[in-house]
Amino acid sequence: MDSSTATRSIVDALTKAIVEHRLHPGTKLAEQKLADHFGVSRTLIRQALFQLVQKRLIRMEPARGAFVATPSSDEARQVFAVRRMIEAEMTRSFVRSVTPAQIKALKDHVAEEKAAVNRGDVPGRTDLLGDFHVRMAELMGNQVLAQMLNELISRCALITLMYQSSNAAEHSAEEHSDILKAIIAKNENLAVKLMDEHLRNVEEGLALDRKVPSNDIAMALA
Amino acid sequence: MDSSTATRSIVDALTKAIVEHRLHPGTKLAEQKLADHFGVSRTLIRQALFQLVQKRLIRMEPARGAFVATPSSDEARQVFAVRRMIEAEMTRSFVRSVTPAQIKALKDHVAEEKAAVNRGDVPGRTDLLGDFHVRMAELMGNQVLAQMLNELISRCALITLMYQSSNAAEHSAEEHSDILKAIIAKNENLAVKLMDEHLRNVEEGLALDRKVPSNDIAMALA
DNA sequence: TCGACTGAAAGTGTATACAATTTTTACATT
DNA sequence: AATGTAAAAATTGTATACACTTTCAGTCGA
Repeated sequence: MDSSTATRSIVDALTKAIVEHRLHPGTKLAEQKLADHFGVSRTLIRQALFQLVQKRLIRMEPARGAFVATPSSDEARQVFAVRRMIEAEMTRSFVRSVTPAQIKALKDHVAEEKAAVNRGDVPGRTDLLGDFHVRMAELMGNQVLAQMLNELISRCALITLMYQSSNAAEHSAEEHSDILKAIIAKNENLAVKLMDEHLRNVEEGLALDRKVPSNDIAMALA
Repeated sequence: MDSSTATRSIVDALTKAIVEHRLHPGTKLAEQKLADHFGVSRTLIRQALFQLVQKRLIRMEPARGAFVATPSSDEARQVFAVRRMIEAEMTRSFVRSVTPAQIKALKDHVAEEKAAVNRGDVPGRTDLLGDFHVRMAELMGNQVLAQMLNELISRCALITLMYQSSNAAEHSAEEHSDILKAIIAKNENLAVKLMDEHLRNVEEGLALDRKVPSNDIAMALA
């Protein structure tokens, strides 16, 4: 059977479970249990786990097993700092070469976001809010950028779960809308500024100083 | 034995071999041969290969095995576009909070680069030239950024091997020196501009339009 | 009652076995 | 000589086996 496909689908399923908060930070991922669940041998599970380590979604401790990652507040700040660097310049570049078709695609996306917000679809909303940023990268035709952003945003999903305080994400759809307006107006500096502020707002909505309320005792005491 | 350590050292060794051009794009990486070479079973080799796929340094074809990656010119352009986005803003951020100790560290690094250039140490030079960028990220204390840049620069090593035409990398040490001067002068905009131009120069030193001279026939005809 | 020890159970780390696929080799046909 | 074909060899994909480590339960002794 296909080399990547089997392992890949396990990676995808676990990634989805972690990003969608069905697996919480610190949760032990026992290999045999996963193997039983997916109906494969530990070999494939192990290959998948190693890939998730590289995506920073889990950590593996020698002879102790795999655990859903518990990003530190330092790491969280660094991830957001990188996102600001990348996305500010991405926005600038986007405005410079934006086409009507791209604008339409983003408009549609923002409309979907608002629909999800209005119907109170929290998981759908979270997913769409992250996708807005990836979509921009994809629309620029830069797969490398899109892939990289996607990875960073996956990590943000974990970070959000660990440190969310006020639900500041409520305003995100609105902020996306504002960014889009600036893009349509081809107001490069405003769009960049709004994107930067948007990411700062998301970060500030987190309680990165607070001690984490974790179900992982080892980490809580570390 | 440690979970990651065995596999990790294989990943590192293979990464080094690819980045240092001892393994050329398109080269087949037969699992048993690697296993024999490293004195381990195919299990560990396989785990390592899957990680290298994620780092985009190799590709795996179903039932056909692993090959050193042969990045397309499109991918090359995308990698450089991302590097410009990240590193421009990194430079800006760096200038804003730079300390004397950081300046000294970069000065030392540039001195090493020049020494390598003068003594005609091509592999050492290549390594140091890439490290300059990673070092900046590390000096900022942002491990996430450093890790990401390191990955991008590894990919650039492959790209360089495939598409190098004029050896424009000759000027890189000089350009690093100029960037550093702007940083020391706390001339934020100049430093950012020089970094952007530096990356454009490196990219323009490549023949991204030229057909690739590959030993991988399948790819040459694709 | 508490803590330290001990052995069993569970879990990880690596190697090996085996089925399935691809590649190579040898040979027949034109 | 070139092309097509079939058997053999090599290689990949997955499962299983087994050694070693950690975890946990129960027991003993203070």
